[in-house]
Amino acid sequence: MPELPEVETIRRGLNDCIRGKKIREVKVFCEKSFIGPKEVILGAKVAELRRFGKALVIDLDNGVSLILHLRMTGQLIAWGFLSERKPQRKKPSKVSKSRTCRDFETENRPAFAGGHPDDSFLSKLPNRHTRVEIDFEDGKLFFNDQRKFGFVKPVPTDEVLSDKFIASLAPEPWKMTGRELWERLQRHKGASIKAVILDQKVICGLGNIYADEALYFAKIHPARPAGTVSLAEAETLIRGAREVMERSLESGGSTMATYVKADGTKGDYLELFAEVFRREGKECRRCGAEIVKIRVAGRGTHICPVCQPWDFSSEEKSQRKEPSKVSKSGTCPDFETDNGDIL
DNA sequence: CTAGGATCCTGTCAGC
DNA sequence: TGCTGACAGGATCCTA
Repeated sequence: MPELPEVETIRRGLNDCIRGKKIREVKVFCEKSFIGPKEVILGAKVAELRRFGKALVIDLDNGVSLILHLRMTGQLIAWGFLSERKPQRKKPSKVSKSRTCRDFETENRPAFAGGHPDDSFLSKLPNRHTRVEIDFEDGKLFFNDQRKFGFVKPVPTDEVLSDKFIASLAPEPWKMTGRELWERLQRHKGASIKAVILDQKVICGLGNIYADEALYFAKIHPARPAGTVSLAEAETLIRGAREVMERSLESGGSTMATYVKADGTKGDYLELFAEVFRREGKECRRCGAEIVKIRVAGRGTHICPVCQPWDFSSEEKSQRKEPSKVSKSGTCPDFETDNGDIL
């Protein structure tokens, strides 16, 4: 779930908590989740936080970096950090020994939770999904991951760019023109457009949510062979990808702030921007037709069947079978990502 | 080379 | 209530 906007939100949020902080202890609860020796990060301070697509990189001041990937169910929760900027208003409550992210927030100590939204944002930690805990001088960082697909991996900082995954990433939508995307699509003419834009080596940053949203924006049926997408459609698709991700970024992606509403009730960050994702059975906000869920590229896929007709102009069409139903901006924010992409 | 499916792992939910 | 199978927002590996 954590896609590019979520990881970028996490990068910014963690920056306020752990930058400049010294690592005291590392607890690995699941061997699979921490790839490499944990000793190499002990005593080091956090120098910089970078993001490459959906991967987060924490650079330390001892020549080591942590490459982090949240995959499907990863989350990062930081709390307990003392801030130089904002002095504490209240004294920490000493009643409960293990406190939650919210407790720290109300004490005005920087706390941050982002990634797969679930009740870990509100619960005591470590919990049964905590895979790695990094203790700093004055706070803790928890890496939670229900399905254990994500990982934390220490590597020499000068080898980050040559890491197999990071080196293979295509440019992000802000760095790619519609024509460039269209040219890349030609190398995967036969595959469904959705499968192709999910491929991080073709375009970087889109996951299942934003792929559906961007295709809806561009009014392209996700199962259409990539080779049938016109240059004009590819240009709209790129614009759509930028817009849906920027909109999510503005709302903070899947963070505690979007999961927990002001009144303390739980929310769903998708409702802040999703037009089709998990809206099956509901009305299309453009035309009023019913959003349906289908299966494309082995993934649950949401479309408006009227806005995104299967009917497209191509001779290849006849060779393809329409997939069956499963069930019923452009303006650039003023910041730069670490690989030089202007968002 | 491409395209599609299985796979890693755990939890939840629908259906019986 | 308990069981079973399908599915979940990612990416890689294997096969044809």
